[in-house]
Amino acid sequence: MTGRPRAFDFDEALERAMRVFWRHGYEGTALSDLTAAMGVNRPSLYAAYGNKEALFLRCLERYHRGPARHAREALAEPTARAVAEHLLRGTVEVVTREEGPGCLLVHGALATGPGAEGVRAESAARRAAHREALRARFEQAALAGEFPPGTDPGVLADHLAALTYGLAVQATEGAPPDRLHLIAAHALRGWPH
Amino acid sequence: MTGRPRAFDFDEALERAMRVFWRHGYEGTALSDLTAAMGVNRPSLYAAYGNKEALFLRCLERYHRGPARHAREALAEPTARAVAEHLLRGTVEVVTREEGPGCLLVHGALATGPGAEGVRAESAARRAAHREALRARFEQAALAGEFPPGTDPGVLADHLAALTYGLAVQATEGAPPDRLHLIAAHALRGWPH
DNA sequence: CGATTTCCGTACCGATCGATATGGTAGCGT
DNA sequence: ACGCTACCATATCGATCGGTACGGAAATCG
Repeated sequence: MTGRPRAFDFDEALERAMRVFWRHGYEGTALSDLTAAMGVNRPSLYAAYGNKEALFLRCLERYHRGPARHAREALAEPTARAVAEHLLRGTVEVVTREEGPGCLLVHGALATGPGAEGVRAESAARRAAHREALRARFEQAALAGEFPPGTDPGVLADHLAALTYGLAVQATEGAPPDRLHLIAAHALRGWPH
Repeated sequence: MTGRPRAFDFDEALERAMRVFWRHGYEGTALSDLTAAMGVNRPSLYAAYGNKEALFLRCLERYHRGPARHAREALAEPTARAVAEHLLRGTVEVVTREEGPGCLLVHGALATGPGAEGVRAESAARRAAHREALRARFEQAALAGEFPPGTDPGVLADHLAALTYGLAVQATEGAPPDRLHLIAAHALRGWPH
């Protein structure tokens, strides 16, 4: 029943796997890269996490609750403008980390071959889910009268999300945080009021 | 000296290769996918284009002069505002094509494994070069007094570029053109004046 | 027509891909 | 101390990766 316990830390190994995917994307990461970074042998990896795809999906979930936490927390800000500020500022912080520039949700599996349709679709679905949450939050703000008449909360959410994706793309090229912060600040200057 | 001529059209085969890369990215595309789509045998492909990496770089060049032509042409517009309009409108058109949603320059090689560093770097360099051209154009517009004082043309260019990248990302998820056009229109509403 | 040059098609190369079979053993419960 | 269980390590699986060697055929030249 209760045999030998595993010799590695499940969560810590998952964290390391996430960083490898974060750097090189799903298809750019080989299993040997993962085992080397995680300090886990191949059969142990399969026993603990399933397979490469399942491991990536677990990493997405971990990313969601870890580095991308700001995206959820931003929704709790009192005003739509504060939501946008929080989201943009947090995004810049995350995508310019030295360990892995960019956003796992954006470039982890943006365009893939036929063998990675699943992870691509799941990544896209998570991005869409966040945009939807953002839209709902702005819908609420619209009811509270925070926007001038004629403002579409859905468009606002899509626009803001597009901006965060663009920040992530530029971060992968090594754009420094202050430059991305300037973009974010400039975008906020055009916020509806 | 002059032997048997090749049995396929060089440019047309290149066009087809570009579309495959466009859909699946560099690492998501196998050589067998390319030969199948191009109607060219493997040795002929190597004889004509070099190798996979060289073929991709040729596709980038073709993309630059074909589908992404609007990005250059936009710079010729008389005002900065018209440049932005042209660029955004053209971007939406290109990234929502049915044959291959998204932008080859963005998701062709955004995050890669160690075997694709070259194509990743070249893609990033091309994006950066376009941003630089955009910055220079806005610099010129600033001298012409098109912006209110305190406006940084470089930030403006980065902001606009980030938006186009974000449009490309959302397009890969199947966002319809009209939705992206709404984002673009909304962004233009915040243009400095 | 013959000679030469280049291309096409098959078949194959070593390397690496993701995923496993197998045996030895460390650890827990009794 | 013993037996059972589950983990670790090596070695390997078939498939596919990008890239080529080689022989036969097609087209242009003299």
